[in-house]
Amino acid sequence: MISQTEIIQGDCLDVLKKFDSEGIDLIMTSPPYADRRIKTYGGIKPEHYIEWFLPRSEQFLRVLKPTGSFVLNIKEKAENGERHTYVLELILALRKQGWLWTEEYIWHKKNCYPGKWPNRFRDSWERCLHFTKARKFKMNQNAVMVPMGDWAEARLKSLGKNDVVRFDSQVGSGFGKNIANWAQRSMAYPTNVLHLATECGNKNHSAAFPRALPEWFIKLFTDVGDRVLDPFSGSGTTIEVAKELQRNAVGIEILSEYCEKARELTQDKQMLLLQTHAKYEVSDEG
Amino acid sequence: MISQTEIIQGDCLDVLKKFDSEGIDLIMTSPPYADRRIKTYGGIKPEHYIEWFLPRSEQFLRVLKPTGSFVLNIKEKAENGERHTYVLELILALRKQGWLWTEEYIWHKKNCYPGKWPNRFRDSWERCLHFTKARKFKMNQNAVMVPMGDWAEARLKSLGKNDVVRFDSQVGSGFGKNIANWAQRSMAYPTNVLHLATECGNKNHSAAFPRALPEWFIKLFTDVGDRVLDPFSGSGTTIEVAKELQRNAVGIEILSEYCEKARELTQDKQMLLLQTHAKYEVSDEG
DNA sequence: AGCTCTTATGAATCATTGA
DNA sequence: GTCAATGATTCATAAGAGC
Repeated sequence: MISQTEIIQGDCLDVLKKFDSEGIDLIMTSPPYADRRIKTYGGIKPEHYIEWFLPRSEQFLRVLKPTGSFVLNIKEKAENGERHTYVLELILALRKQGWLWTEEYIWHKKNCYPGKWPNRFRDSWERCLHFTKARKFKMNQNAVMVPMGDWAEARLKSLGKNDVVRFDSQVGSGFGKNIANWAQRSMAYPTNVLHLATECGNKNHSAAFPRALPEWFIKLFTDVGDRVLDPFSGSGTTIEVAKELQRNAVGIEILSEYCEKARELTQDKQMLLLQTHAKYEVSDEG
Repeated sequence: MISQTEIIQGDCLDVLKKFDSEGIDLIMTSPPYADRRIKTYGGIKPEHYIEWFLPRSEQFLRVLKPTGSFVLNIKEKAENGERHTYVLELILALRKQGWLWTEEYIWHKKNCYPGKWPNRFRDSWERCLHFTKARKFKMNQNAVMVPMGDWAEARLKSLGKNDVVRFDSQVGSGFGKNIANWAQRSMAYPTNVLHLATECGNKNHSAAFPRALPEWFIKLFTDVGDRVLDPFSGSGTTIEVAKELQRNAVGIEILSEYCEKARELTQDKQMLLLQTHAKYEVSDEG
């Protein structure tokens, strides 16, 4: 099966109006933060953030399946010695709009931005807010199980590199046959805190978040063949990852140069998938 | 110097009214409800939480020094598949009351409560909300520095040209650095995420939070001899730690049996302090 | 291939200066 | 006064070069 990938240029507010209702399984996005990325996105003022966001989230609500999830990666900035409250207010506003605020995951950025100030330390976490339409929704907890304890890590070392690669950076929906036996038993469910480093060494396309972040939520909240939407797709990390995981994916991005980048990325991915298809077929995928 | 410790039985709303204004350097507390101590205050319903809290925080605001800090350890419960919003609303209400919401620290509980649910993973983090009265306040950042990562050792042996000065021409961000400043430094400032395990092996009294949590904030926001208040002191962990750190401490607790426990704890600590007094005098306290 | 060492850089924040 | 631009400060990570 080959999944479909599409990058659409435009404001998601307009683009989504043409979408059918209830066709998306997961909306995973990192919207422009207030007053951040001013050069590229013009910088939405904190005091106007909610009124800017709500019409868009109204469309999200419409296009999402009843069993779907909406994951919002966001963090309020500090200014003049205080944290802004617009993210808190956004959560309250989204609930009024009809969303359920199901959970707040924490992304702990292991390599956070440096700096020193008299009144605060470096900010090393961001919110991943989980909203749903219903109390029952799709959640594949087994897909994101993690190895327990250090001994699992030690065991991995003694195995061949190919096994480790297929182990898929500790979050496997399919691991190599020979390690599957012990791995199953030594896996535990994760918590609501994710420890990931940002990818900063990538010259071609620096993503706002590491690939592991969308990967985790895509595996958790969708199946192969499901439909993923990123309404602020930027350089297309989420879409790229979704494609790799054989989900159908739609990215919407207002800036045409980002659209181009994203299209290149997912194009490469398509070819890569075709090339490695044989490998996927023989391996023992769950 | 011997620090003063006091445990007062009563509702902090009443007790604090007899306190002088602006005499406290740090209010550090984990209030009921966050703590599952619902019954102690007659079971505060989420929808009444803020109206219950605000008169008390009004007293906190009054008794706190202008340079002081108020650290609130709290986490909203999940109920009926959703996270409650009363903590978010409390933050907004406290700002209206005159507090500055300076920062939100995350306490990552390394060994969190076990369990499995269909719609969420184990909750392994709590908020430590930092409020102040003014933009400038007391913060002893050096008191909580942590060892640097391994990379530092190798790095500092030989400073590359680009380590000494990073020119603006290389990056558009206007972000320069001077690693030469770090020479002979092995410690780094922490971030706003605290990794602490809960203490579970305590037979006498199970503490709501690990001693390391109040310890960190007490060191960070007070000096030796300063005055610490815990208006919901429970079994007295914060007060006990404050005493060990030679801060003056006042705990207020509504339940007399908890008061007894707390008094025993701090009594022990007092005797221990007297015994080790000689040691403290010669040691080099910052 | 497997080390060590080098280097770039990231959704940052506050103080200061200039308009 | 208020607001915008500039300067100063900081550390963990991964890619790449060298051995």
